[in-house]
Amino acid sequence: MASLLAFKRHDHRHCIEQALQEAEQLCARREARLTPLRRRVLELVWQNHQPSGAYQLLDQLAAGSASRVAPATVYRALDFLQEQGLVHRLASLNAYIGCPHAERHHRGHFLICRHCQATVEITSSQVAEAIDASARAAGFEAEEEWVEVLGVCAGCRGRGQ
Amino acid sequence: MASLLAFKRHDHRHCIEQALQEAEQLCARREARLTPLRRRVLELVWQNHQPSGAYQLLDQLAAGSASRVAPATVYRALDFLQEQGLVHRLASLNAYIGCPHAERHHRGHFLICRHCQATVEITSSQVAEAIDASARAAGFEAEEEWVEVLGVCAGCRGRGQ
DNA sequence: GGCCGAATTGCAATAGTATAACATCGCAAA
DNA sequence: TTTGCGATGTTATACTATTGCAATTCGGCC
Repeated sequence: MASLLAFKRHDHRHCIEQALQEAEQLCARREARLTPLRRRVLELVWQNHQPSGAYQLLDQLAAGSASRVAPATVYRALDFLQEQGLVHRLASLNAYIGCPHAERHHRGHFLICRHCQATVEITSSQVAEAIDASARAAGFEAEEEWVEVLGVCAGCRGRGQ
Repeated sequence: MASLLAFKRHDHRHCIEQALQEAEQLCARREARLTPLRRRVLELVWQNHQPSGAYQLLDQLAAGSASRVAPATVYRALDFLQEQGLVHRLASLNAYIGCPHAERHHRGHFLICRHCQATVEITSSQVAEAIDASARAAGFEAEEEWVEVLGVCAGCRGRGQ
């Protein structure tokens, strides 16, 4: 499972590069405008596999340039990125993380390590189907869903965490 | 499924009464103190099957008595109720809802209607198992999980929503 | 009953997260 | 050039939650 990279040592430059490249292609295809600001926010979100808070991104943006940016600016960029499926919001953490498969819109399911905060997005059809089945049984029409699992990743457990 | 009551017409007084009664028994067994304030907050949470925000509860508390209560007071009461499993927090809404089966600690999975806001807690072993299986496959040790599904309930769909 | 320690609540301040409303800028089509 | 529109700047504010310390209440114990 390539998506478990986040829990392992790896060359992260490759992750960033690939994410940005895919984002550009995807936005080009959709005629959506990946402006410098939005691109920069996406890059910051991808700086690692830990979810980033909006104000954390804000500080990092400010650190990079002379002029301070307002919260609304970052939130708007995040809104855009979420609409394009390039970023997911983790409700349990009030934080944002890059999506490794933005090309098709989908529901995000996450494993979040409470030690290293590394977060991976899982795509389990079983989870999705089990949820759909439960919803259907209740006569409920599911539209969006959040699945966030907090625990300890293999790496941290190995280190006795 | 009795738990789907929230999506149907029903005598809600019974829900409240039962929830409070169970809470008292459960706290008595555990020697946990269900103080008047905590009991009142629980009652407010159970006023309907819609999740309540902390500040909404705060206003309602204030409306009931002469003196205004501070946010921390409500949050502490909610913390206690969550520890006892009597209330769940819905991360996607920043809101709180009464738990209909507090006796055993468990992970909450929710269906939230985006029209009437009615929310039911589902207990699907399939969902839980699918999530556990995904986590195990990733070498991940799951501890807590949030599953929140936003959609339209049968009642609202029937009404053409 | 009176005292003690712990749990609970009161109270004030502040941190953290997110949005609203309106002005301005820059690009591209008419 | 003008106009329209999307993006960004700017300011203010709303909403959610926590911290720290003082005052009070509770329950157990002498």
